[in-house]
Amino acid sequence: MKNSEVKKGINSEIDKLDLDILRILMDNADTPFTEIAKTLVVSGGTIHVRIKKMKDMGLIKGSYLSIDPQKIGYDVCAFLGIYLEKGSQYHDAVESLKKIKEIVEMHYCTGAYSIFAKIICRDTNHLREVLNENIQAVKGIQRTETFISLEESIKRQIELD
Amino acid sequence: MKNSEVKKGINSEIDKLDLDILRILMDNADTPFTEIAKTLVVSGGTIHVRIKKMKDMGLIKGSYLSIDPQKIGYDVCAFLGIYLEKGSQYHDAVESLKKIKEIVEMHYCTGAYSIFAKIICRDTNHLREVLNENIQAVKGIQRTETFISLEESIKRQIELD
DNA sequence: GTTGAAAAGTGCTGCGA
DNA sequence: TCGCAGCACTTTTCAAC
Repeated sequence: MKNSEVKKGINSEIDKLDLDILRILMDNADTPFTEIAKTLVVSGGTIHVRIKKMKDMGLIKGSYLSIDPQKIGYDVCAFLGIYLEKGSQYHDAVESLKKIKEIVEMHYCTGAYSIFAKIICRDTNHLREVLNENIQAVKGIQRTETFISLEESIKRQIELD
Repeated sequence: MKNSEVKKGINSEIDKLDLDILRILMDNADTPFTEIAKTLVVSGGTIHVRIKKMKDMGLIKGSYLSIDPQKIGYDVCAFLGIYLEKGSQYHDAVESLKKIKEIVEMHYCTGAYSIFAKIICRDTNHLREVLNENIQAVKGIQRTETFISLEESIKRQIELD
């Protein structure tokens, strides 16, 4: 069976053309199909089929607008290392933390902290409010360590090979 | 001068309609203008003008495809707390770290670590390689602490008010 | 699976209110 | 400043290769 390699799993179905399309779209999701087609020297129909395939696979989750939070008054970005009293309180703590709008990213991690969160606030006062009133009030949270970002030196997507 | 409020600064030019448009587009950048227009009960032309304004202002930086890194074989996400020998080595270290493709986000922070980075790798072996061969080799880096993400419980955009 | 062209839908621009 | 209408462009579909 010669084509068994192609059918063995969902990952193997991604070929060079798919990755080329992804690379262009990750850079600018507004790129017209016709332009991608010209760049990669295939027809517009093919681009359409491939993108549909990747969407169906769940590889492409959607396209989102990138905005500048500072331009709408969100100036402070910080990372939070959160210590839980017991590891078993993780699920309850996560549910409570999800309700805090200022938290934009959260991970359950190995190492010193149980939970690692990224938070975006208007200013340092707003950050203090969220920390003292919202986060410290969550049941199971022992204490937190705050790392305020003074400069975002890198912000990019993963590079495909 | 009655309309002085409208002209006093770039931030003041954002009104409720702009924020409503942003909210819809941040959720799904592919939403057709006509659909936004229907939802917000204004004309398509108005949507066009407002979006152009926000792009010109730099509020909208672009639209990017959201992909699932696990589906293309990137399974490990980790955070790195990096200690520098001296704070003055920050700029040189950043330049070296920018060349490491696996680093997707990096911040200059207050607190215990000088630099905070987010890194995405294929597997734990790949992570070990990048840590030992690429990151530890950067001049000025004293040591690093690694927090491997076992679960990404929140990943969202900032909520507009 | 890929192509190319035709059909359907979306975005852009200028005139009128 | 907004809305409408026509034009240009993009996306989608489909028969044929």
